[in-house]
Amino acid sequence: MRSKFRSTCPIATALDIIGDKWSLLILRDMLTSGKKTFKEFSESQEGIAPGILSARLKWLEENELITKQKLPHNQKENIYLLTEKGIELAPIIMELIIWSDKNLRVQNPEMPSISQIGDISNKSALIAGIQNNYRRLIQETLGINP
Amino acid sequence: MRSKFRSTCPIATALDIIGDKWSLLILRDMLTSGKKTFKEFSESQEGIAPGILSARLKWLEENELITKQKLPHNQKENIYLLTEKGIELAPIIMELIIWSDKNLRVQNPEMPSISQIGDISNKSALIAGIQNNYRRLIQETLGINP
DNA sequence: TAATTTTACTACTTAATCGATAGTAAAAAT
DNA sequence: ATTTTTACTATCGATTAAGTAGTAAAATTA
Repeated sequence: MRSKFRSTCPIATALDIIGDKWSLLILRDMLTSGKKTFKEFSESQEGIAPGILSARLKWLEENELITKQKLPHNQKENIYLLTEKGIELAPIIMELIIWSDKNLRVQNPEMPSISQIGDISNKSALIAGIQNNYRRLIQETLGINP
Repeated sequence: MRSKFRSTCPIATALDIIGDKWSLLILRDMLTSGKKTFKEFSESQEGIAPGILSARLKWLEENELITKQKLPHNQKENIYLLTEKGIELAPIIMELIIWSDKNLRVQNPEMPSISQIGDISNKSALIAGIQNNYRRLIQETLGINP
């Protein structure tokens, strides 16, 4: 196949991987809510259709933003976890939240206050906290497992 | 009309406005290359179709990320300029560049080095510089004009 | 152990959006 | 006066998304 990238621009390249309507929301659910299963993603507020969710998870796995595996004591559930490459999307997600909070509340007034996420004045500490939190979740999910 | 937003999540809300395949690339061209006209956007590396460009510019204008106007001495060219709301997207664009540079170069090796953009170790200064640069461009375009 | 429920999908149909190209009208340049 | 430029619109086929139903295997419950 031809290159999947439109150009050599890093912004365009990033958008070719995560610039669709759903990918960043799935990654958001993983990073900020610890969601791990198909069912959990299906239940999120925006209502993604199963076919699209399925395609997106496959795409994200192919591009190594997430992994898919089963836990030893459950052969039914697939567990989706972020890779480091995926965890490093946290700053992008955070900047989207900040911009939205400041500029789109007029259009979407039901948006929850940004203070519920954490202390924005410490941006990099907040991002690092979310990332370390997620790394701990991975350990809990995979590490201490009979 | 019903709300144009899928949910009250700030991330989803941001993506409902700028989460398509092209908007951020148009905004990139404005912010980092000073592009201002339909023709200039048409000529960019990724090759956006005129119908889509037209629709996107209309959408971005409706959502007040850009303005559209004619200069007194040229009744033909439309001049598109970022609003403050649009200029404030700079941090998101910067984080996309940083993530892409670090994580997607393996897949798209032709990507230019990030050092060409500026000194990343001074992230917020770099962003502020780009933004102030753009504000100066607006002044040059509109202010000192016979 | 058998029946029910849960999970992770696939399949299908319809609707919306995208993409490529051609064409047009008005302004500007020659 | 003619040509070129600019900013589009129109059209049509291709791709993607949305919504719903259905299925197979695993897990749970009776």
